[in-house]
Amino acid sequence: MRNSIQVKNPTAVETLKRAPGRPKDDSLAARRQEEILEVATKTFAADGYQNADLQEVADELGVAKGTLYRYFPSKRDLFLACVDHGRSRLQSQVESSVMHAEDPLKRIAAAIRAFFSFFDAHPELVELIIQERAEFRDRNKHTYFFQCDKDEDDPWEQLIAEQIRVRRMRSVPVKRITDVLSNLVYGTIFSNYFTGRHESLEAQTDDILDVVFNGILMDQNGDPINGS
Amino acid sequence: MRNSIQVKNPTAVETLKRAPGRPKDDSLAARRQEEILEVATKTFAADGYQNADLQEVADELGVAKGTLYRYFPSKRDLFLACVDHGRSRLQSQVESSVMHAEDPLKRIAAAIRAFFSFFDAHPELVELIIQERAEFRDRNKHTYFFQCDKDEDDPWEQLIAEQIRVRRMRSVPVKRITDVLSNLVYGTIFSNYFTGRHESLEAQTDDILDVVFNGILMDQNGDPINGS
Amino acid sequence: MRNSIQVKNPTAVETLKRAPGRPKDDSLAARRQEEILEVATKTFAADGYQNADLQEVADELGVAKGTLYRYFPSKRDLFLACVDHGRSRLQSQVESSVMHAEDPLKRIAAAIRAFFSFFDAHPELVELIIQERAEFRDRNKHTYFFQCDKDEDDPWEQLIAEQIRVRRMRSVPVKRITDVLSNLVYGTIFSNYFTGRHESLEAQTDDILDVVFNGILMDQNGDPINGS
Amino acid sequence: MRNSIQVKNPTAVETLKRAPGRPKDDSLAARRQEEILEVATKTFAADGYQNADLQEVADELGVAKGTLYRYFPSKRDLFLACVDHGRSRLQSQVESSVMHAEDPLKRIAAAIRAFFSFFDAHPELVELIIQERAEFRDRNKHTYFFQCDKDEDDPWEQLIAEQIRVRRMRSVPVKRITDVLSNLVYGTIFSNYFTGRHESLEAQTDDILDVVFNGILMDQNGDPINGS
DNA sequence: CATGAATGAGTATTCATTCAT
DNA sequence: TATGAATGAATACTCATTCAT
Repeated sequence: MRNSIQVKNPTAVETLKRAPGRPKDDSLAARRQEEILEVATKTFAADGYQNADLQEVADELGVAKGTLYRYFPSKRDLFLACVDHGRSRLQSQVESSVMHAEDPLKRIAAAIRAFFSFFDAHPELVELIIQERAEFRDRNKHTYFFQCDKDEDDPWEQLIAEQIRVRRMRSVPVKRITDVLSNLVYGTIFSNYFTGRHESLEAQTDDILDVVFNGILMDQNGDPINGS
Repeated sequence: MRNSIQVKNPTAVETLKRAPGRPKDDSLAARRQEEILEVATKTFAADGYQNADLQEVADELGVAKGTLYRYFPSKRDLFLACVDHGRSRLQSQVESSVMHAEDPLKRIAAAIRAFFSFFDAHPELVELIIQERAEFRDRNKHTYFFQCDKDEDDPWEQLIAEQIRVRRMRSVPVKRITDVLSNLVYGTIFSNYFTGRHESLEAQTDDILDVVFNGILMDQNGDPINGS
Repeated sequence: MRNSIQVKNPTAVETLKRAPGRPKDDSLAARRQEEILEVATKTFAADGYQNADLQEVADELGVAKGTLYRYFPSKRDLFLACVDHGRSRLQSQVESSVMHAEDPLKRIAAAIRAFFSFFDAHPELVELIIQERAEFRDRNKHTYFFQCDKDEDDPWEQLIAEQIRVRRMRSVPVKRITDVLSNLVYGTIFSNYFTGRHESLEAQTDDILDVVFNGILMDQNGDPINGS
Repeated sequence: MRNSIQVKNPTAVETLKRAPGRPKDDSLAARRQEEILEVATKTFAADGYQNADLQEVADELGVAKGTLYRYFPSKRDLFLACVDHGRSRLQSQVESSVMHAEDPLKRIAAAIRAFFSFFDAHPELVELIIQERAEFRDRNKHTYFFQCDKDEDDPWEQLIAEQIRVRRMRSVPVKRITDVLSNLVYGTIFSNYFTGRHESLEAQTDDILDVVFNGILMDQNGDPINGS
C-alpha cells in the first residue's frame, strides 16, 4: 500500500504555501502512471494476462522493472488498473456523446454509436475485458451499457419508461428492452472479435437499431410467435 | 502417434485366435478419454486454462499424470479437445431441437431455446470458450449460431429469405437479421456470465424474440429514427 | 536377473532325451536378443544414450517395449550389451586378420588395417564407445588394441621384443612402442569422428605406418631432439 | 538478450554524474560469470552433461538457480561456454609455450608438452570434450592441435614444410605428419582417460617424440614394410 | 526515487520400469 | 511369453517480487 501513488493535483492554495525543499512532483508521478497504464494495456492485450512479462512493459517504457512496482503493487493491480482505466474512458466517451442528442431515441442511437466507436478505436479493451473475466472471475461484475447497478434511478430505464408513457414505444417491460439492447451491443462487440472480423463496429449501428426499433416481422402479423 | 488410441473392438471370432500378449482394450481407451474430457472440462472451467494443474485432473480421476499424456499429448491439446467436445455436443443438441419444429419462426425460437438450454445445463462451456479466446487467440474462429462458414447455402439465411419472400418478414437484408440474432444470443450468454447472474437463460427466450420480431417502437412510427 | 536370458545351444545328447512338452526354443530367444542388440546399437549411436528412447527400439523391432525387458533387465544393461557385442566383434575381426600374416611387421600392419576397416564399416561403435565413457565413467576400463590386461604374456609385446632382439627394430622400451601405436590408432579414429570427417580410415594405414616405422627426421640426424 | 551482461566499467568521471538508481556493477557480473563457469565445469565433468543438475552448481556457489539463468540463458549454453572457456585457455597456454622455443623441432616438442601439461592440470576438460561430442554431435567440430581450419597458412604446416626443405625431415607429405602428430597427441590423452590411468601425460612427451622423430625400425631397413 | 541483481516457488512433460492380462 | 497400459520420479526454465545500493 505504501507503494501506491495518489494522484493529487495541487490546488491554487496549496501552491501558494508550498513546503520547503523540492516539492513532490505529483504531476510527474501521475504522468508516469498514465504512461505505464498505456504501455501495459498494449502488452496485456497483445500477450494475455498470464503471458505478459512485466519486463516487456518496463523495457518498452525504458525503465527498470522495479520501478513499475513503485506505481502498482503487483501485476494483478496493474492489470486491473488498466481495465478500469479503459472502462472509465469508455464511460465518459459514451456519456459525453449522449449529451449532444435531445431526442430520446437519438440518445440511444448516440450511445450505441459511441460505444462501438470507442471499441473501434481501442480494440485492446475487448481483449482486456476478456482477460479480466478469464483470470479474475470473481471480481465484482461490471455492466458497461444500458445497465446501472442501482436499478431504481437508472436514467436509461427512465428514458425508456417515458417513451412508453408517451406511446412512442410499445408497452413492454422496461428491463426487457434494456437487457436486449445491452446484450445485443455486447454480443456484437464480442462476436466481432471472437470471429476475428475487423470490420467497423460503428457501421453496424443503424442495422441494429433498425431491427430493434422496428422488429423483423411484417406489421400486420398478429400471431403469437414465440413459445416452443 | 504413440498416444493415439485405435478404436477396434475384437469380435468373438477374432478373440479366438488372439495375438500373443495383452490385447488392446479399445473400449477402455475410449471410456478413459471420455472420462478425462469430462473431468478436465470441469477443472479448466473452475481454474482457468493457465491455473489448471493436470495433476488435479489426474487426482480426481485417480490416475497418474502420465496417464493423461497417453491420451492427450499436451495440456493444450487436452484443453482444445474439451472445447471441441463441448462445442459438438452443443451443436447436435441445437440441431436436434430444430428438427421438431415445422413453422420457420418456431424453428428460430427452438434453436435459441436449445442454445440457451444447453448453456444453462453446461455453464462450463462458456468458461471454456472465454478461456479459449483468452489463450489461443489465433485458433480458427468458430461461429456457433445462425452463421455458417459457407455463406451461400446457409440454411438459416434461406429460411429467413423465404419468410421475406412470403411477406412474413420485412424486407431487410438477410445478413442483418442473422447477425442481430446471433449477436443477441451470444451477448445474452456472455452478459449473463460476465455479470455473474445465474438466472435461467432459457427463460429469456420469449423476451428476446418479442423484441426482435416486433421491435420496440409503436407501429405508426414512421420517423427516421437513427442517424447521429 | 530373472529376466536375463541364457543362450544355451542344445548339444546332440540333450536333443535326444528332450523334455516333454514344447521345448524352449533357445535359438529363437538368441535370435531375438541379437536383433535387439542390432537395432539398439543403431538407436544409441544415433541419439546418444540418454536421448535414446527404448520405445523407438521397440517400434523399429515391431515388438512391445515390455518385451525388451524380457531380454535385458534395464536400459543400462542393454546399452552395455551393445558395446560389449561390438567390442567382441571388433576383437575377433582383428584377431582373424592377423592370422593371415606371417611377417611380424605385416602382422602389425594387418591389425591396424583390420581395426580401421572395422570402424569404417561400423562407425556406430565409435559413438557407443564415446557414450559409454560419457555415461559410465566408472565401468572397468577396456583397452582395445595393442594392449592386454596381463602385461607379461601380451603377444604384441612379445612380437615387438623379438623384433628388437633380431635388430629389426631399434632398442626402445617395448611399452613405449605399444603405447604409441595404440594411442595413434585410437587418436586417429576419434579425431576422424570428432572432426566430422568421414574419409576412410583404412586408407590412412600406410601413412601411419610410414611415420611410425621410419620416423620423420632424416637418418643422419643425431642431435638430441627432445627435452624442453 | 536480457541475460547478456555488458562489460562496462564506469570511469571515475562517469561515476560523478551517475544515473539515478543502482548502477550496473559490471565487474561483479564478470566475476560472477567466471565463478559460474568454474563451478559448472567441475560439476559437468563430475556428473556428465545430462546428469548435472544446475541446482548443484547454484548450491555450490551459494546462489539461487535463477541467478545462473541471468548469466547463461540455458543449461546447454552454460555447458558450451564451459567447453569454450577451457578450450581457449588451452589454446593460449599452448601458444605462449611455443613462443619460448626457437628451434622448430623444439617448438613441436614444446607444443606437445604444453598440451599434455594443460590436461594434466585440467583433466576436467577431457571430460567436457567427451561430453560435448556425446551430446552435441553436430556442433562445429574443433581441432585442437596441429591443425588449423584454413589449410593454406597453417603455421605448423609451414614449419614442417620448411624442415623438409632444409632436409631436416624426410620428404613426406606435410599433411601426413601433422595428422599423425595430432592424432597421436589426442589418442594419448583420450587413452589415458579411457583406461582410467592417471599418470602424468607430460612425462610421455619424450617417448612420443622419440618414436615419431626416429621411427621404430632400424635405419638400414629399406624394405617396403606396409601394404596389406 | 530508481535501479537491477537476486530470488525460488511453481509446472509441463518425459520415459524407464512394472505388472495385470 | 508378450503385451501395452499405467506409473511417477525427475528436471529445466520462468518471472513476479524483493531489496540493497
